[in-house]
Amino acid sequence: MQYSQLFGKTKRQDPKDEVSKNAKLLIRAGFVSKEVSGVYNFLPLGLRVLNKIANTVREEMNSVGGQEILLSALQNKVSWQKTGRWKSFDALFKVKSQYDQEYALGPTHEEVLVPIAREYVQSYRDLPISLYQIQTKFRDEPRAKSGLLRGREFLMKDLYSFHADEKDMLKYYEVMKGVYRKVFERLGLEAIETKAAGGTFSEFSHEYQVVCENGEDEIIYCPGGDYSENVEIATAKDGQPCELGHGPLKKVKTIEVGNIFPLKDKFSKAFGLTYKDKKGEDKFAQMGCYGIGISRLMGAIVEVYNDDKGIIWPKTVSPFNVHLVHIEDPGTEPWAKDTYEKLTKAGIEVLWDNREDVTAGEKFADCDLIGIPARLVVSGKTGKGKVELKMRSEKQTRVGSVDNVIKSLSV
RNA sequence: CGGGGUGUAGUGUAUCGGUAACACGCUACGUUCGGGACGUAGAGACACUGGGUUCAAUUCCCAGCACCCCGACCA
Repeated sequence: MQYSQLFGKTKRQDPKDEVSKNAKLLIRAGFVSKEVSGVYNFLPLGLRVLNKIANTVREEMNSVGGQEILLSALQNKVSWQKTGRWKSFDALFKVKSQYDQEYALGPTHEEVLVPIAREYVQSYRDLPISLYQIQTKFRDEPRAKSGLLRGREFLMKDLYSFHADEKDMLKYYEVMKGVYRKVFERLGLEAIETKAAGGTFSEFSHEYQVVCENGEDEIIYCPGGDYSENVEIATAKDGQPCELGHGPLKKVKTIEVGNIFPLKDKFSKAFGLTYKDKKGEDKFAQMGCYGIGISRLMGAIVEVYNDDKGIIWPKTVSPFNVHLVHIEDPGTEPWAKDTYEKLTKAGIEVLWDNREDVTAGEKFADCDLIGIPARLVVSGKTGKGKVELKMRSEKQTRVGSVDNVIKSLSV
């Protein structure tokens, strides 16, 4: 991709209507644009990041038998009345059509999926099932804030599992725990698996919390890794020694990037989702649901990985693998083009800053702001066939042949 | 939903009871080219919307809307 053709450009100043780091940086760097409070548009750079996060999550969901579907955003009011949530779900967006028909804009999808499951599940042979989607969700938040961290419209992965009995559901729940750990690890985040309230569904749930001082949640956890609870339910106290001798427990602010719930039979009962067991008796299916905030993750990653110059994307979610800068010097133009083509042929995603009449300093500043992990410079200084490599997270630079750089980047 | 604040070129700001200035960005030409260069010449604003006060309102007052902050809320 040539930077000169990329839609969206960097801004020098912070937007005046944003306070959170993630919103400021993402807007300044040209990843997103605010539509209304709590709603953001994703520009080419932003969408690339969003897709990388989504694809990582998708791969992991597929790896444990998840089948991808896409459910409706506009939803049947009657289903929401059946579960009582038309009234009780505070953040439910309700829309009325010009023909006076009322709909819910989906904040979650039990009300849509369970009736579908009822249509296709009749026997214990039809279970278990694991279905997920990556889709835009709507929540009528009383107050949106913190950029992508808490919006009214956001992208989320929600997976729902259906099982013959609670034991099987809990077994899968443990499988999902492992997958969640893997997802966040792949995205470069340290997410602490935290015990939390079960809400109206059950006695407990688990949240995946990323430590961040700008977060809205608060947890108490053991740095040794054997304990973590949301302060809402925590019985332990800050500074209290860990039972296994890991030292004092810590109370920290966090961003919740995922959560998993054992739903049991709450929704199965509401919609009459039953199956015949081996004895021919009707049983309610047991359910679990598992969410990951895709767009929120993008915000969380920026909150965690940045410095005074801009964003520092982890490799796995960066919009491009390398940011190629050409510093104009008579006779060097072909070198830049050759480098770009060579990299592209090697399967490396390159953002090539080919702008003319832009000083090196400005190009470097944009590299830092946009935050692609590797920066390559081609100039009279580097010489033909050579490039200077600098990692966004490091200070030092080194010059090498394009081939060698390709090798080191591919590792 | 309570409390507070803000609304002026694409962006960030200034100004003033007499219809708006600066910086960045943008256009053209020239000089530059390794950490946000420089010169010259330009384009770009119904000052959020609607009322009111006034000879005169972007400025003062009221209402609405939008956005921001604190709190409440967050299955």
